[in-house]
Amino acid sequence: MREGQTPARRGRRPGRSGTREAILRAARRSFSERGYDSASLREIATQAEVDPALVHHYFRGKAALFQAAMRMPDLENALTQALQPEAGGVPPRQVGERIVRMLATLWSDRELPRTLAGLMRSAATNERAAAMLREFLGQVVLARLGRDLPEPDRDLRVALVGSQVFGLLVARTLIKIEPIASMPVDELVAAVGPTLQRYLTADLRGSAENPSPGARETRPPADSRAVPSGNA
Amino acid sequence: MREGQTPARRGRRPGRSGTREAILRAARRSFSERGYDSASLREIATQAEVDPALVHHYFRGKAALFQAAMRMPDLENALTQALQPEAGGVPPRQVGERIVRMLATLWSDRELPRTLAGLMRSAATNERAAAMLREFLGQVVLARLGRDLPEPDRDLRVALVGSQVFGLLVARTLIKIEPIASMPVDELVAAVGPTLQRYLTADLRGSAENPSPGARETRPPADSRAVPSGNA
DNA sequence: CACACAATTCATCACTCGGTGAATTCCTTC
DNA sequence: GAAGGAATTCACCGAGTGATGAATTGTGTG
Repeated sequence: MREGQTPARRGRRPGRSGTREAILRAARRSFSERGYDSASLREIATQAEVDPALVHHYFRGKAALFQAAMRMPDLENALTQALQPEAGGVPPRQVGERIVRMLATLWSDRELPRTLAGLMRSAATNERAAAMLREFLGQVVLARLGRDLPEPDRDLRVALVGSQVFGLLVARTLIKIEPIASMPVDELVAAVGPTLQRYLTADLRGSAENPSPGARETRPPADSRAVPSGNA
Repeated sequence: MREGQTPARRGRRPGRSGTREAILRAARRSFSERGYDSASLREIATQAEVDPALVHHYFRGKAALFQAAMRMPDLENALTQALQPEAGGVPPRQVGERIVRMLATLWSDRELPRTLAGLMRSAATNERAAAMLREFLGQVVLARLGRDLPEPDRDLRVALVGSQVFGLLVARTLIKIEPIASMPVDELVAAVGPTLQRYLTADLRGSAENPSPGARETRPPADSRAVPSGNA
């Protein structure tokens, strides 16, 4: 708290100051709360108790700071470890449950959800952030999750898992929709695990709720009247 | 195209000009592409081929313009109609499929997805927009969808459906994750419909992938080692 | 025709933003 | 202990933001 009384003498201050890390922390927080475009370097500098010009001194600008703040080797490592298939190598039966449990536990951590939320909030507005998020999902998740999946629909399976996980994350940590937000992990696992399991291993082209194969070529005929199919 | 040659004489121009509607259209587009905070009144005015001050003349300011542009009685009506249960009143067997199909068809419309995308993009950054989205989801969707559901876990069911639908919408229209983004509606329905169906009607507390009841109290024992359960 | 009012444009205001360059102070190394 | 470089602060710049108020020109009503 250098504000107020002492008028902040210029020049280097004695001792190690950890300014760079302070900036990174403040940046992660600000980006995660406001998204890339709305976060401001000045406010980040203020929260880090640092002069705004220092942000430009340590990082080259806003874009570089964002990239530096949103690198998440920890999350990658955790994901890698948790998504590692059992020693056998064949996709086990409880992948779905394991994913939900792992994620729910992971994002009760301190820093990881921030970086993830920063990516997500920023991706809503900023195209480069969206590209970063896409790449993260593709490279890290798809690569590690999808390699043992059956070839047809492999990308689709991973994308579906991604969509459900994304929605869950938003509901639980960003928007805080209430039954989901404060729900014990075990119940979440029981509720959502089977969904992911089905996305990963079941037949995704079969008819909807008859798990029995055979009645598959039959299109549901007259139900399309609930859907306005014409438009302007 | 009033820019360029004629230096845009001041004062009222003859005839009906439809300025208000032009501003609304431009606003919807801008908000849906950039989100509330990043959209600028000046750019909206430019796209509407109109003086920036006119935006303040017709609407009182940015917030009011946003609200005016994001009101979507059409979407509400479509949702209401499509979520209306069959004449009987009992939850039908194919609600899940119907929801996905309706949404996929709805957002191939022209204006509705814009307003919805505008709400979502803005909700990522702006708290008031988030409140609007929450309220819309709660009032319109939850109220109409949840009233025939079994009482225990009713909110949970609706919230789960919301999370999956939200993730799907983001993946398909905002972030454009690829297998999902350009997928025919029928395949989407087949892939995601059963998920929603299960969220709405199945037993959400049962064990994961054994749909057979009975082996439910059995905790999967040694699998929790894949999950770091302790944290700081 | 005259008058109130709506529609439009212009010239600003007060702010905030990201970014730059020089000046000052301290640490490190010779 | 002098020199070089790293860390910090200050004073700016140009651009863009939402917003305001006055001036100008048309429409509609009596």
